[in-house]
Amino acid sequence: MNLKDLAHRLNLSPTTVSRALNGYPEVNEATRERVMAAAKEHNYHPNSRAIRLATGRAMAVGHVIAIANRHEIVNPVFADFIAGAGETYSRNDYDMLLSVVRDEDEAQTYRNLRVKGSVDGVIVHGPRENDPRIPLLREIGLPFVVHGRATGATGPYSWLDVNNRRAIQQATGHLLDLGHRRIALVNGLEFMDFAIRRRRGYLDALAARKVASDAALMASGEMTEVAGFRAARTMLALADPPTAFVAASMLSGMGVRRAIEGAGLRLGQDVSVVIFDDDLSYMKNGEERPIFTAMRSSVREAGRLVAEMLLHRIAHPDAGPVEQLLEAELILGRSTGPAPDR
Amino acid sequence: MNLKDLAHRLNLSPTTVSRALNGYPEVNEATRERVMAAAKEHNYHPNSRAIRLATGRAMAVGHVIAIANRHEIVNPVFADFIAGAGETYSRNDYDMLLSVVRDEDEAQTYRNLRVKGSVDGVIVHGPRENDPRIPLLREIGLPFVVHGRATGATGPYSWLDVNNRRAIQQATGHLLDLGHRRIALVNGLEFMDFAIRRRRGYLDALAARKVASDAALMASGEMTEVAGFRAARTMLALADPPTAFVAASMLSGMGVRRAIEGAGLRLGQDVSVVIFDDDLSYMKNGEERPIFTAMRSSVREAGRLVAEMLLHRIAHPDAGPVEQLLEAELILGRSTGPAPDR
DNA sequence: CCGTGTTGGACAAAGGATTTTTCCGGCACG
DNA sequence: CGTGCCGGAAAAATCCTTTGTCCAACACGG
Repeated sequence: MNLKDLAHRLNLSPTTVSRALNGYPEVNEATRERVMAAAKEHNYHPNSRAIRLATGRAMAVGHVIAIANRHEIVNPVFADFIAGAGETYSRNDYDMLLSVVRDEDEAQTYRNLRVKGSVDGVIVHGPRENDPRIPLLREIGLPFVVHGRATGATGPYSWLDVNNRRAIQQATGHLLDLGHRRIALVNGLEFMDFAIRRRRGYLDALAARKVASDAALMASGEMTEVAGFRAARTMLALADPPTAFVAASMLSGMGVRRAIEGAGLRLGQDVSVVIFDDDLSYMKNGEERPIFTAMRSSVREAGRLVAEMLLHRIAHPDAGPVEQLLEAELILGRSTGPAPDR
Repeated sequence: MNLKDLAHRLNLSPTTVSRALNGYPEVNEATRERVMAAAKEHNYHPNSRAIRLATGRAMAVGHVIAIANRHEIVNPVFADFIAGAGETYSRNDYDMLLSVVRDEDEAQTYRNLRVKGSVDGVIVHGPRENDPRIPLLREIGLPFVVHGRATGATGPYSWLDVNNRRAIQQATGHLLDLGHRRIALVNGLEFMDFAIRRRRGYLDALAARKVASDAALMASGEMTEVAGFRAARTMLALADPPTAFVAASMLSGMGVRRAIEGAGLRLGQDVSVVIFDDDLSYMKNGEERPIFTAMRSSVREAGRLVAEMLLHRIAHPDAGPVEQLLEAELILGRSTGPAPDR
């Protein structure tokens, strides 16, 4: 059942039917209703491929996931972010196109998306320092919004980010308020922009209280349980071990907790932990009372918002870049307490 | 740069250029080479929208993610599965279309995908008992492959599944071999097909050794850390507590571990744990020596394989349904040991 | 009664490829 | 030398919708 058939059935031209369905003014209201009714009755759906060809719009948004090799980590926040973005797309009748590519193919993938007109815009995931995707997308003229920011990027671009610096500054400050002075940072990989900002927030907080930083208390690595465990185990074995940790994620935090308990220490009493909590649906930080004291910001909500920003950009290509900074919220849990006496 | 331009530049007709590029026999080999060279030189890419319109193929595969409400869990294996499937699609020049919809809209989503011709086939995620999607997709004639199986489904359909029953049977058997008799099952939600099969495997193993099952040792719930923790804590508080656990996932297992250690018991000595390990990239089960003894099966590899099965089905619509059963592998880690003396 | 303005709707082109049909020149064969 | 066949390439139809242009009919004012 296509437009022509439907028009034929109604003794109208395809033009009129198309206009009637798409709300153009130059069609009689009575005719429009007749068309609408027939369309519903015959379960008519315009062929999206043809619409795309005719309008030049793809009605689709691309998400490119670059993977360095078969075994590299897929970002654990990815599923929730996508779920959030997907809700926005569904509501707006956009499709989400996901491309999983090796990272050496990433640039070519963006170019192809553009050239073939598969998408109207893209979301940039996991920006790094001086991320090359930003100039690339600008050059090829594909609308985009970055989830995060890219330190070192020149010129304006649209982004939505959590205030990572402030969040970790606040987390560290909270521990300082509790009397902790040996505070460790178990950070993500520090070529990732968010991790750079978090370290900065951590150092800011220490500096503000004139607490010296110690390279031995700063770890940077993948945000896995094992990596968190190892980093914390090493630090706890120091001559002057930390009494508190700031951990980059729920998983890192769980690793840190294991190291603490493995060393015979009690979480929240002997050693405190604050995590950054992306509020992942499958990794809830407890329920009634959170396990971890945390700086929380829902990555799913971020997905919804970023997608909305992109759709807005697509609809208004000439509007300037938009920026949005979300604040993480301090959640008090059972993993923090006053610094132990020495 | 489109076909017409290219043909014009070459002083050929669009027909000939199209044929040359698509390897049709009725074009002179010299002409073909000339065309190929020009296409490469001018960076010609056929417009996929036009191809799709002309051929009727979408060159895309759909993944529909149904979510009951805003806060429902997004399956944590999702990201890795998608990464695996995405690799296959990239290799075969297929697109992946992701739809995130409320579950009451799921059926309509599949119908729309079909009617509008957005995709050539779909992957069915997380099948449940008597899953309605199987008859639905069969009815609307959209090729599909199920990741998992659906107990109660009538008639043949294509699927790829891990042998969940055998895996958990083996896990339970391993614990029985170690002398455990009070073995608990911390299962996923038992309207999910995989969880049904796992319970069956668990019961099979007990029955085979004539060990009575105990409803108090069987929990079923979401596969989160917190849920695992609670289930295990409750069981460990029983008058006759378990000396071993079979946990449905890495996260559940981490919750169980926390409950064990929280009860002052030692993992792998006082209480043993075997988990089912989907080998998620961000949740590696240790490295040199696994933290948990586990039944392992890579969900990412499953994604690759399922996608291949679907593309094959799309290419050969008349071939019968295909079934593939993967076996999980027993990985010995530090979380299991002989049953303690009583 | 005629010119003008509005309305409702039809016609045709455009969008970019594929596929079918048609055409033409050259060669082989009788 | 005429006919038939075939390879190579062009032309046209097809896929389905949107959209700019145009037309016919009608109402209305002068």
